Amino acid sequence: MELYKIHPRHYVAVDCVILGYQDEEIKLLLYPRSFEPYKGKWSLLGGFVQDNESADDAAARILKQTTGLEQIFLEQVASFSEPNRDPEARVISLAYYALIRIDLHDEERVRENGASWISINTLPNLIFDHQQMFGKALVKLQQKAGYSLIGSELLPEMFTLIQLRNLYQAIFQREFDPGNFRKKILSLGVLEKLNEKDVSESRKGAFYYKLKSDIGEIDIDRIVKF
Amino acid sequence: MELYKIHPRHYVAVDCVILGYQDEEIKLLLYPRSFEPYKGKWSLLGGFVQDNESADDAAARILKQTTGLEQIFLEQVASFSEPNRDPEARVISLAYYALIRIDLHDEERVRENGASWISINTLPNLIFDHQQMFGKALVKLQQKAGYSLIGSELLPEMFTLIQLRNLYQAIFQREFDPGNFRKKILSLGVLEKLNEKDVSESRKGAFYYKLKSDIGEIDIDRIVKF
DNA sequence: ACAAAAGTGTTTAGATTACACCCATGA
DNA sequence: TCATGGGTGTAATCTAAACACTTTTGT
Repeated sequence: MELYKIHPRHYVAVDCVILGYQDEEIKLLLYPRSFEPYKGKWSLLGGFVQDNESADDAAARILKQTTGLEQIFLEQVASFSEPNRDPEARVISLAYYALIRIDLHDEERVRENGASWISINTLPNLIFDHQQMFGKALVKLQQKAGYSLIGSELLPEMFTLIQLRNLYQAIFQREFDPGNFRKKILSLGVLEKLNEKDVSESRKGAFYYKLKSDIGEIDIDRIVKF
Repeated sequence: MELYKIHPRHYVAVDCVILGYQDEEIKLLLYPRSFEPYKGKWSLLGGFVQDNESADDAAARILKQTTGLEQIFLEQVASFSEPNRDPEARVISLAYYALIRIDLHDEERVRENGASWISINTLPNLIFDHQQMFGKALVKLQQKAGYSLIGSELLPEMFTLIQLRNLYQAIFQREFDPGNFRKKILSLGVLEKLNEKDVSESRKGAFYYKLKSDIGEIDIDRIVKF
């Protein structure tokens, strides 16, 4: 279009902060960059936005390519557009974050990419502004966890309240009082107690819970003050 | 760069949700689009990201061009990238929102653009996805107002607690109890009472307050539950 | 003195926190 | 039976909300 032609066009990328939960830690999927510059350095999973897709589509595509998973939680974090953020060319990047269940992902694909799950407590340096992307994604995750009950995204269908508390402790990097956490969560009325117990952690065993199926978008009181 | 060359490049625009406060209403700066398609329809203020600037820079540039103001609050809202959102060409837009003091802006420039301040209570239809941009910006504004004290951005340096309450009522579209609002705000300890009174609204007059200057980024408790 | 807006105080209800205590079970 | 984590109860504290009351001042 004539009026637009005087303006430059730019490469537009998406970079995905893919988060999972394993061994009581939040983990981030990273892979070693396969080309120069910064070849071998750790990078988020990313790709370019094509002509026929939205950035949301592109992020979902990359997520599928690298983990085999579809229909998972995926949300914008922020855009990054410093002219020289990528030394090779001007690339404007839209950061996304995704919450996936590590137990469901396609390990084969992850291996193919040389990617690995790295605890956010021991992150290496990342290329470009990927560190900032992760930082903002973590804040978003905390906000989401504070306003809605994160569980199905990162835990199996069935989980104990202790597992849920451990997840929240990993997300907020702090302790929660066991009794108070349990009461708070149950008072939300979104969990259904099952008859089955997890006996792997104690003699007594802890009852499993699952999200009530009749609840769509959970719109609840805040869980965590911050 | 060879590796990137196989990917398409896109026009990248920024669109600014410029908000101000006047006559106890939040107002949005809109202008009638000056070219087809949708010529004459209401649009946010926008422009294209150039080669030598970040999107943040571009948003600040547009804000300066259209209001004459610099160094004002400006934050990302979200990106909009549906392939056909602009029927003329593929344009990926990064939405920003700005809070400005209407009393300080350059009315001359605004007139030149044919722009006007329109109350968010009586918004017309906007082109493309600009309505969504506004909606998300309003949510961001409410969040910001809930966690920090909005005042200096939208009100003059000196303001009464009644004016501040009216501002909050406009932002949240609901009433606040005068006594409770005042106590809550004062308990934050970020306002300084001045000796001057606003006598235009009552016989008794209401004391002016201003933000304490020694407070940088205000990091306070939540003001409003939502 | 009184109307009207500014500002203060009081009471209640609910939420958060810390922490003591009871329960169920396998070894 | 006892050690261990799972689970419940309770008192103290803090916050939000509703609303009655007092203050100030021009007319």
